[in-house]
Amino acid sequence: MARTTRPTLTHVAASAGVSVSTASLAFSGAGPVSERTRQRVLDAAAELGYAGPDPMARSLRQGRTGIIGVVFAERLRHAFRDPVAIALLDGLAEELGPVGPGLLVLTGNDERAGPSTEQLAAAPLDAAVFATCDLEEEPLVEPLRVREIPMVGIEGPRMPGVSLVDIDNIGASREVTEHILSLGHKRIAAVVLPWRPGRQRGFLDRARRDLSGSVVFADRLRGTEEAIGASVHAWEAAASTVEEGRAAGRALLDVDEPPTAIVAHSDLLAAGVIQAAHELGLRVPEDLSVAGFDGIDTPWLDPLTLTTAVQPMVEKGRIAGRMVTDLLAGRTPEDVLLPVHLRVGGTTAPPR
Amino acid sequence: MARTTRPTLTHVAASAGVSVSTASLAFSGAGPVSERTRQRVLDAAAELGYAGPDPMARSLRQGRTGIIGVVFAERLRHAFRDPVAIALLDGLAEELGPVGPGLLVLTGNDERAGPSTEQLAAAPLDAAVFATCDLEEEPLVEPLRVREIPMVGIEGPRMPGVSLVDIDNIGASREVTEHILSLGHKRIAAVVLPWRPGRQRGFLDRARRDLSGSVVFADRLRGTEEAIGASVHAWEAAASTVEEGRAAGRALLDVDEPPTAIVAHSDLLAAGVIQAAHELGLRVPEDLSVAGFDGIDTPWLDPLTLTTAVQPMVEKGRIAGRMVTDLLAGRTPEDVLLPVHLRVGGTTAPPR
DNA sequence: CCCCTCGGTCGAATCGTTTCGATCGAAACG
DNA sequence: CGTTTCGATCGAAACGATTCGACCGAGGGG
Repeated sequence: MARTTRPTLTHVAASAGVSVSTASLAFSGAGPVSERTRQRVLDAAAELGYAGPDPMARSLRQGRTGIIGVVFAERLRHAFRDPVAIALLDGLAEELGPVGPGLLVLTGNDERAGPSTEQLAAAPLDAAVFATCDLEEEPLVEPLRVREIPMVGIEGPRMPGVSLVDIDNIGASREVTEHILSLGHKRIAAVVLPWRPGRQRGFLDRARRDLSGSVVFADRLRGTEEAIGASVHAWEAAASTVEEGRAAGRALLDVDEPPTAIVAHSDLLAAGVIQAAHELGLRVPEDLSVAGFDGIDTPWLDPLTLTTAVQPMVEKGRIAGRMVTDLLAGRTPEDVLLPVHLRVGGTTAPPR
Repeated sequence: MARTTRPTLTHVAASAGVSVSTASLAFSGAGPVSERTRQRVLDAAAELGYAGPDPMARSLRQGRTGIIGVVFAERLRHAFRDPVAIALLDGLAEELGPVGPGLLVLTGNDERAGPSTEQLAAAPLDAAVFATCDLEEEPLVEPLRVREIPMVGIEGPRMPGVSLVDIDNIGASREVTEHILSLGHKRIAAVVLPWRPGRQRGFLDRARRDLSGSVVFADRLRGTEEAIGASVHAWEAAASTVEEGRAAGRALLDVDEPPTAIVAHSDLLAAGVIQAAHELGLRVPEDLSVAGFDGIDTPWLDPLTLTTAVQPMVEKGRIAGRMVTDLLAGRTPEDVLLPVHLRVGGTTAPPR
């Protein structure tokens, strides 16, 4: 009587005295089954210790796993340090949660590489969301395209076969910079996001600029420069973190004639800049105006509120989730461009 | 010639003029195949646009998916705000990355609930890691146990069938408190982690204490009280965040005779307490000593270094990963207790 | 010169479901 | 009372691979 192997639907059906197909229906509820039969099946299952239909077998038959992959082109530790990425995931989880088992996080192990092509080719996904912005350089899209797996990109370049959730990086960045300009600032510097490929820290010179960077990062710089009408003195951060912002702040501020305003292309960078300013004895916003980008919570800056471009981070995830749902239902969602709005906080003021 | 459906191994084999079994071997490399044949198969595959063996079919046959589930009993947004959880995930990913497709994050959608039982029953996992500490209250273990899925718990209570990676919460917490005592402090207060169930904010009174809280949280409190030799004046935070720490700090410090030292049971809480102290015009460590727990990076406290109990966060994940590997290989790993060491920083000093 | 071995290849069984079409009895209808 | 209809149930065919044992020839050892 004792079976060493786990019970299957066949065993349950036999024990309940019904056919496998009926037993299956009893579990899935996808067909007409009399209450009595259903109960017999469930009882038999309980008695045998049957845990319900095997997910793998079910997947094979149905052709889907319910798993949505989220691709990061960074090591997990770095990707998850970014509040924007977390918010995105949260929105995604919120939208997709009830649907399937969950989110499969696909990251690289390397400091800056994403998951391997083999990993992507072998992952049991129904759809994938590219959370990183450097879509075009990624050879990661190809294996999924071959498998005909629906893909959604976040703030990436437009690519055939990849639905896009985008935000108006150029416009928002321009708006922030215009705000700074309208306050009367003349000496403005920028802290830009890491310029792919090969994140490094340092002044963004001509040569570096000419490398094709990531769309997002390039767009934010472009917005700033469009507002100024000229190229801006910029420092490139190696990552979007407070520490990097601090290093940037030090480099930009600890000079003879420091800027009176710094436009940082992320809130974390801005926070670092403010910290550096404080360390150098500069007051914000009296001696230095600082603006950020993203609109994350910055309780540690309290009582200061950061002037920044607020993007709908969680909403981005939700919309991506809805796109995934649409794609899986066979519909073709249109690309979405989400609005970003300027929030004037207490970190910007007219120059003295 | 045009096929509307995606090619399968059968098509590839036919096109290459070999049997399916041989084609399979050519892909998996698990058997002797002549170089010539292998090449023919790969060529045929390329020509047909065959993306490699279907993950679901492969899973069904092999009985495993390569997916490791990570269970959080919280909404993703909250779970991922905790640097300790991120570090754990990072260590896990590092250890398991090369093995399989990735980590399946299983969270609830509710503010404080984990994934549903059905979700767990239907997830195609090879093994699961419980990242939350409240293992015992979770009905989540059961569905996985029935499915005979190997489980690893982090800092949870000892449970049959669940391998454990633990840290010495009691000892470490005692050590931190002893350090405070050795500096000569008499008026000591604590900020404890949320006391399950029903996270709320407020003084930890008798009634609340008597509820069986989570092991970790209880252990850290116990360590503190063992050192003091009496029950401690404690504030319960609703979450392990800077904001909550700040609220706690306000409540504990904005009174007639405030404590001269506060032991916070997480670094984030400690950071909040320090912030609250500053807001109240208290200097750290001159007017108030503050200690934390965890040993996360706190660049924003710079130049202050937090006095804290440093736990090997990433290592915890790595070890959990190794345990998973062992379990999948049929070995039965022993439970692990990782050391935690006191790091004396600049936030603690003798009382004035 | 024969037998054994071994690399390379193949057929067929199997993994555990879901699902389609057929069947069967009973109720409903004319 | 015969025919339709419909709900409940069942058999059998997928789903797309892996894997085990068998087979076949060539090369090596006796």
